[in-house]
Amino acid sequence: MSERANIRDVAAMAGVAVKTVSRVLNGHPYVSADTRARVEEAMQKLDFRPSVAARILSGSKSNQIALIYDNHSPFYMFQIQTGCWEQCKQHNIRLLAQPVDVTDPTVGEQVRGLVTETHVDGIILSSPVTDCEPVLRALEALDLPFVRISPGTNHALTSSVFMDDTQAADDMTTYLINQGHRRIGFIKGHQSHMASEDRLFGYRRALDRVGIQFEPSLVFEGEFDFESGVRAAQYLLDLPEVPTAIFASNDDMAAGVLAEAHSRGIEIPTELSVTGFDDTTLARTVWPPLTTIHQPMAELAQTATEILIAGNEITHRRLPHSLIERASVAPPLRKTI
Amino acid sequence: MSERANIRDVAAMAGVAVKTVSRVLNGHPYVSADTRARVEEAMQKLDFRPSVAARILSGSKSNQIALIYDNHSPFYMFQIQTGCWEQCKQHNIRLLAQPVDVTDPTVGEQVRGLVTETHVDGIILSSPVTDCEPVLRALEALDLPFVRISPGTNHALTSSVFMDDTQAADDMTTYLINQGHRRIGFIKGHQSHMASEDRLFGYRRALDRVGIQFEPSLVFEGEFDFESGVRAAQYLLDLPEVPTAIFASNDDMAAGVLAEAHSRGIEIPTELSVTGFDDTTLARTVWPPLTTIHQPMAELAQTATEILIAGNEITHRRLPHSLIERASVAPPLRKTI
DNA sequence: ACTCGCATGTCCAGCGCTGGACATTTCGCG
DNA sequence: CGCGAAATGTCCAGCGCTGGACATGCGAGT
Repeated sequence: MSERANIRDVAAMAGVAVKTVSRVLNGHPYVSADTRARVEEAMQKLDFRPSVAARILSGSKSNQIALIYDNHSPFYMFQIQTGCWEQCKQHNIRLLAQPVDVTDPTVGEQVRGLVTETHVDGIILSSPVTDCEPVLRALEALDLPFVRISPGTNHALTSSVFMDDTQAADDMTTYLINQGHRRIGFIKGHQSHMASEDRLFGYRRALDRVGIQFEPSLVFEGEFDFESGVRAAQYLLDLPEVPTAIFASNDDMAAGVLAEAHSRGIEIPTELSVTGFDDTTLARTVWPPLTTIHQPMAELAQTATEILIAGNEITHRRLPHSLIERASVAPPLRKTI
Repeated sequence: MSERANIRDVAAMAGVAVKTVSRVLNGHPYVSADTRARVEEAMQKLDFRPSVAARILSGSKSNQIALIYDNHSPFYMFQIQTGCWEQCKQHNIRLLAQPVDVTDPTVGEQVRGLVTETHVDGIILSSPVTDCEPVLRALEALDLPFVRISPGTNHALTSSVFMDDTQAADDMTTYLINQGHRRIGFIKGHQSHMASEDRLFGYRRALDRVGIQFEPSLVFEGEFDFESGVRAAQYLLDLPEVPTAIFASNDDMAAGVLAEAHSRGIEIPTELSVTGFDDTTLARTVWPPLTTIHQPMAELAQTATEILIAGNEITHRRLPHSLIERASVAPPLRKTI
């Protein structure tokens, strides 16, 4: 009873040829609705599961795709994985989540290995693997379709989904300015993330628009993690003329700012406004809850997966972001400048 | 040049029989060190990657294991995945991370499907799937080795790794008592997590030991998430006689307590002590950083993977926990009782 | 009645590897 | 020197499925 059902068993039960079952399995045309139903019923009854291995070996699609990532933010990865997973589930395709280390000189080899070993049909690259040259080259050499989530560089030959980081940072900066802030600290992200530059650019653009002079000393280069947020806050709050608001380019760093401010007895948001970026669950978990940019990570992942599965032409899709007002921003106490 | 190398190619280059290459691949005895070296060199040069599919199909091991999870805490899953992954990498085996929904009536089927489709050699169950009857039954029917991470129920027929939740909760409670607290609120976790009961039991045991009367009204049943922590805090802080300390049985709920306290202007830890459980990165990210129990999640996952890969006899391994003192606990202001 | 196009069946090779059965050679050691 | 174990080879079937080539039956359109 526990013997795994065969395609032959299914054929027998449905009273059709093995070939027909195969046709049903692969969504061939030229199968009548009636036959298809009978076959599907038999598959159901026998709890038949086509062996992925056999299908791969016999040269068809593997019905597997891989998600390659290297990101140490649990939140980010969780959302991305979940987004991909949901889409895969609907299409009945299997997802292999594969962590890699972009700084490892053998990444390219690793990816090639993954592909040749598992015969995945396509690949989703999440940032920052999206801009990892060795991986990109390996994938191109293998001639495998892939789509990139939030790539930094543009690449006409490959699909991608992304949000407008520059505009989002601009929005946030403008929001802060509208609240009355003129002196706004900015915590930049790590260089390996191309988005870091875009966000900085958005910040500058918003400043320029209203004629606020950009001041390099107000920018601190962080690494997207909590600790660098703390360091950034230490730096910015020790400035001779301290900013009235700090715009961290992700939530983790904003949390670091919050922590440092707390430990100095600085009250948020009355004495200092803080904003994040990403809208990870962290933004709701810290105190006060962060005003931040909602980056639609799950949707990005879902869309990427859709595009990959549809697998037709190269697609580039921009998804909308939004500014989430919570409680970490208030007008400045003392007007600076 | 980009043609995938064959086992035949390797054999040819190494000047041996295909069978010998296969022997090397499968770690057979009766292969001289010299031959093995030659074969390995050839594999290297040709960048040969044995097709997982072919190996599975030909009836050998698949060199794949699956990690099955259903846990909405990104931190937890990230750590578990990372732990498994590292171990797998060392043994050169592939990890399939598979989310499921334990409340779905078809979980059993889903798992059976996963196994028969992918031919994984073994399975790692992370909490709460560890105690999901349908999954357990399916796995037993399939006669597949599996190991459980932090199972709630005991199961002599299956391997497991775990920590002593009761002792840990006891430790934490005792610590709080030693700081002078007598009236300690406890936020219980969700029932589906068996560990919830253990932690509650540890809390009671510590209370009993020093002769503090257990008070059911000081226990709030949460759901392991931030929001339920907030609700718990609202409840506990509205009690006629408010506790001087709140022990949340995970960090997310502790963060909720922190948030609620902040919004009421209650100062932590001077006016209220708060402790968490798990030592997720969240514990370091909130303010003040949480005194919590370090649950060795990555190690648990690693150990589980090791056991599964070694795959010999049934093993049960307890890993040590530790109490991490940070800044969310202080002696109570006013002695209660 | 005669095509078509659809729906299905038959037959067979082959994906890349392993396992079993067995043969052969080499080598150390008593 | 002879024997058994170690080291390798040969040969072949088969895992479960798909794809191609081709045959056939059947109903609809002209």
